[in-house]
Amino acid sequence: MRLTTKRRYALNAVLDLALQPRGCAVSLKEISDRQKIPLAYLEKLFRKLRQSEVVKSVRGAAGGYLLTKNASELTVADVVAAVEEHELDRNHCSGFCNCNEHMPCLTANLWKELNRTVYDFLNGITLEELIRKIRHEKQ
Amino acid sequence: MRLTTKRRYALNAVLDLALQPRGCAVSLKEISDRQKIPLAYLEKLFRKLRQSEVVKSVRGAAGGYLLTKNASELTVADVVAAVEEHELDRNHCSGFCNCNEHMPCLTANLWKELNRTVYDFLNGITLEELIRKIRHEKQ
DNA sequence: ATTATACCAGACTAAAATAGTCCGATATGA
DNA sequence: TCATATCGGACTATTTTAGTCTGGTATAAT
Ligand code: SF4
Ligand code: SF4
Repeated sequence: MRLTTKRRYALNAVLDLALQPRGCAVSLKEISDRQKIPLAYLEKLFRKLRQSEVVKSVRGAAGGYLLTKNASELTVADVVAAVEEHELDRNHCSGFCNCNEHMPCLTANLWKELNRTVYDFLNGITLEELIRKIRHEKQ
Repeated sequence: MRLTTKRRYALNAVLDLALQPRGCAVSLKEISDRQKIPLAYLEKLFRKLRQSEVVKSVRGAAGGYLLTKNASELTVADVVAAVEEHELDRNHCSGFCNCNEHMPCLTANLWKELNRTVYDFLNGITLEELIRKIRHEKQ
């Protein structure tokens, strides 16, 4: 799980959304401006975020996006997994890869554990916690 | 830090080397056969491993590679970092990237912490520990 | 109604990273 | 002197990432 701009964009954008007052939809144009993310790319990312039910949309003029759940019920892992093209753990041992003669390689368990470690980290942080930290830093 | 075949090859190869009886050099041909890794690619990887002083070489016929240190003094992070083209953490917040107006992005600290988590994991496991686990599994 | 705004969908392209190959050297034990 | 092995680097191919482009649809405001 390396930090790609896609993942950073996704989390920064959703966090920007979560930081706005609830109730009114936030347009991608706003987020694009504040977070310096190309609008067209943001649209592509939010399509996936909506499909994964991280956000919901309001169409038409004055439209935009809203979080589907409370910030305390969404984790970093939810957001990152949503924009993923394949599954988040597809690089990790699943019994295939270059396994010869159906035998796992020497380090199979290590990669499984690393995968679990990263997932636990990302899943252990809610958007609410991130917001709290960000607000705290600004003072 | 995603699991690439380069990293997996590197660790499997070094582990294969560490599993052989100490004292005599192990040729890449052997490792290539046992671990099903293309020989030419293995040569490229071991060049880096040598430069990083993870292994040392014996040239000529009956030559090969040896670990520079005891397996208890080498960690997974040492091996993975050795084959890296750039630094291991170059994807993580270093104050640049798409930082606008010299301000870190909203999630800078999160990525720093993730980076630290992964590094601690990789650095906390020695080759000796891996070998012990592998031997244990086989029974 | 018309228009401006914004979401929606997917095909397309460009750039970067990854995964290798190829060629020709050099060292050394048999 | 020959077979085996490390060395060095340039080269290519493939895959992934990072975006763009085009055209459509929904809806609030004028
Ligand atoms: S056993 Fe090794 S080679 Fe096979 S999927 Fe797991 S990590 Fe990859
Ligand atoms: S502050 Fe954000 S954008 Fe800048 S280097 Fe760190 S993670 Fe990347």
